[in-house]
Amino acid sequence: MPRSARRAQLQAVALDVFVEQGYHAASMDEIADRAGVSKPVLYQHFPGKLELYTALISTAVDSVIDGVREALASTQDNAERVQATMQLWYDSVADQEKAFRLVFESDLTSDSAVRELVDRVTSESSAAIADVIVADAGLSQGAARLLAAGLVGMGHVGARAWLSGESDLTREQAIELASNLAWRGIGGFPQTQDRRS
Amino acid sequence: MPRSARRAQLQAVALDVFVEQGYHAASMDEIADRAGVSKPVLYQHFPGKLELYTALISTAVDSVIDGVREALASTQDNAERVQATMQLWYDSVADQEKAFRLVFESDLTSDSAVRELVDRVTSESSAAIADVIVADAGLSQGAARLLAAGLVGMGHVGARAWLSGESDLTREQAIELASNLAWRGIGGFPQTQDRRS
DNA sequence: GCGCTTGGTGACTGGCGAGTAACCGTGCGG
DNA sequence: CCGCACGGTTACTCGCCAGTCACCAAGCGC
Repeated sequence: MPRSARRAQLQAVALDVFVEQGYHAASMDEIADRAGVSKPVLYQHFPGKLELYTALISTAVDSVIDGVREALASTQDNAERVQATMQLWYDSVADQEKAFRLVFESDLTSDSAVRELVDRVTSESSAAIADVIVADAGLSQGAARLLAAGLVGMGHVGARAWLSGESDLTREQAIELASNLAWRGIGGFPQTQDRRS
Repeated sequence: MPRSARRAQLQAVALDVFVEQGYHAASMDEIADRAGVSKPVLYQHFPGKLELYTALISTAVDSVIDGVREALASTQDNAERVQATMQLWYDSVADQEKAFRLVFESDLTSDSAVRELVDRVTSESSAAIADVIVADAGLSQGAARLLAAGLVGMGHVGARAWLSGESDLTREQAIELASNLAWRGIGGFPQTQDRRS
């Protein structure tokens, strides 16, 4: 098998294994085995376990961030922007997307390089969203950043909860609801009785 | 030193070490060393590393959940409830509270028991919040759960971003802003120009 | 059929860290 | 002053796993 093809295959297999088991539980032996190859081959393509992992997570991070950017750029209407972004999170979670799980379930909190990469998802996504907020709502950078981070968290945690909780809502309903929460706030939902402030 | 005191001390030291380094990077040797004691003593009090960690994280999880419950019970006004809960998250993050960090930065995604414990923070917090939503907004359980999870994520991720990003906002400003986002939604902020839906 | 490049392999080492076996000393009841 | 319980220690074993060393074989130009 030609060198570049092998490399791609190894990366694909490694991605699977890391997503399934996490960094620590995954072993280089298993990655090699599953690729139908012996360990030295793996080391001919990647200098070490950490570098392999870092390479994978780095592209995963970029892909998630790019997704957010695209969702934001897909429309000029802010309410629709919220919806599009929410849809992205929920779709990614529901599809068990590799990049998503690799990033959001990463164990390897010890390594600072990895930590930084993972944090980039929140910070760069927030930054992209914050830009829109600054432009359209005239808030300060700092304030916009905070709001944006909150929105990211809402999408991420909400989506994961929806999936794991075996909710009785369909994906579409969940997205709709989450978008409404983001756009109108919790106070915007119908009240049965009291209401203040 | 009497047995129970030693046990308490060991737990305190272990908490520090696990919070600082995470489960994998932490070693039983270091925990023992820092407690000024040799390893077998540690094993006289706890059957193994995993059990020690589980015990710590379990109480941490409970303490976070209790905090949320208290915040919700502190008032009858829903807008104030949102504010109180937000304040809890931000205060916990800003104070570098041990329980908080242990739970939200846990690496040990491989062990299912630990995973379940960590997930309980989101699910039980959400459940508590969802109860309020169901009571006051008349939404279905499933819908309320989803919204609640979104709010939890907003608080958690927002707070962490605010702290790590070295925002120029004070803690009070951040809490105010986050509460407003949760209550009124992103659409509720002043617009400079266009606005729809 | 010689040699050399390319894409491999099986079997090892080395270290780290969880967990343990065997031994120590001091105080206190009898 | 015996013994024994209790809180401790030193120095080990043992398994796991990242990373490596020495060795194979097929194709192919000549």
